Amino acid sequence: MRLTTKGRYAVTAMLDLALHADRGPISLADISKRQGISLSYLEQLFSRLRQSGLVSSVRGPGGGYRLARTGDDIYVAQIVDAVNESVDATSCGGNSDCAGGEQCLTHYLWCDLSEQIHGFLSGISLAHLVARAEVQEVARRQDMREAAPEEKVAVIGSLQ
Amino acid sequence: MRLTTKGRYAVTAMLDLALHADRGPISLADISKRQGISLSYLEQLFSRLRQSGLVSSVRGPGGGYRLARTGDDIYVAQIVDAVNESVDATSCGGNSDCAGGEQCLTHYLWCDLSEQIHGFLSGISLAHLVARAEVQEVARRQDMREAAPEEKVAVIGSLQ
DNA sequence: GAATAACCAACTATCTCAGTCAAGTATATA
DNA sequence: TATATACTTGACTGAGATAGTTGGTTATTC
Repeated sequence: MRLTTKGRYAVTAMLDLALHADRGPISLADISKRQGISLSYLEQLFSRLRQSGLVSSVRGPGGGYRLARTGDDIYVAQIVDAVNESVDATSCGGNSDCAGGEQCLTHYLWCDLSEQIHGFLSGISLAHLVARAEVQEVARRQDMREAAPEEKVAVIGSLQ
Repeated sequence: MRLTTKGRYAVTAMLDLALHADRGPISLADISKRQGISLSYLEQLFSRLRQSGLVSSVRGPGGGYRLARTGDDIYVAQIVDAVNESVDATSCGGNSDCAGGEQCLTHYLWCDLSEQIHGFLSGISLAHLVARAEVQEVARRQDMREAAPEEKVAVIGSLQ
């Protein structure tokens, strides 16, 4: 089972897209600035997200990425699946050949857990996240900081 | 969040202990043979399991490890916690300083997920696993294979 | 005192993540 | 058409963790 910064970054970036959907295509440079994720790393992630049909791209000046579907039709599990290989908790990938061609003792336990996690993440759409008050709060703060570059410097300075 | 072979090995080994609790202390060499886990690696894992008070050890010939409590008082979550640092899915460890001193957009999502996983694994005890028909089936096969034909008589004799 | 098995501490090999760098290619606008 | 913008691709790197190895030392039993 794999659930690391990679999947977190992907979900965060997708949520950023959903929050700014009304602005037209969003460049990765914008997301990079707002969310503090390396631009080149975002490029790698979005390559996979595009291959999975979760986003579509617009090239040229003013271009960027947008969600391929509406936010209520994109689920967190799909995003994590797109950048990681899977959210499978078993070592055998469900093939039951964990221990020398046979099932290991705890095979069914990890199968159940995988189902549990996948079920949870499959029930949460981007629209759900966008609707959450805490998310809107954080997003407002980020947009604020983006709009006023001088204040951003001041904020960073005050953190040190 | 971290859930890898390390945690799987630990749970498998603990379940092996629970299954053979009636034989007295179980040596790591036995577990290594039955479950196909490196002996030296098991030593590392059991060092942590012992520090966490999940198992007790008996040194010398005929020695080994046994569960420190009964199987219905040891939960999978405790085992995973003992060998990994945590089953926390957030990057900040709940400190809300994920994105430059502030909460990242998806902070609450990962908090919820952590709670979900921990809740699931906290509800499953070793006794639950031992009771499962599939587990007993696999365990029976492993015990059969463990004893070479000549040794089977001795094993059966030692059980009486 | 020999055999057994827990305990301990380095050490290594491999893998993945996270990020960088340096090329490209496509396209809208001037 | 020229050019700036922005996406695309692939190779590369460092850090850190996993998984496993080696070589011991203690403690206990026969």
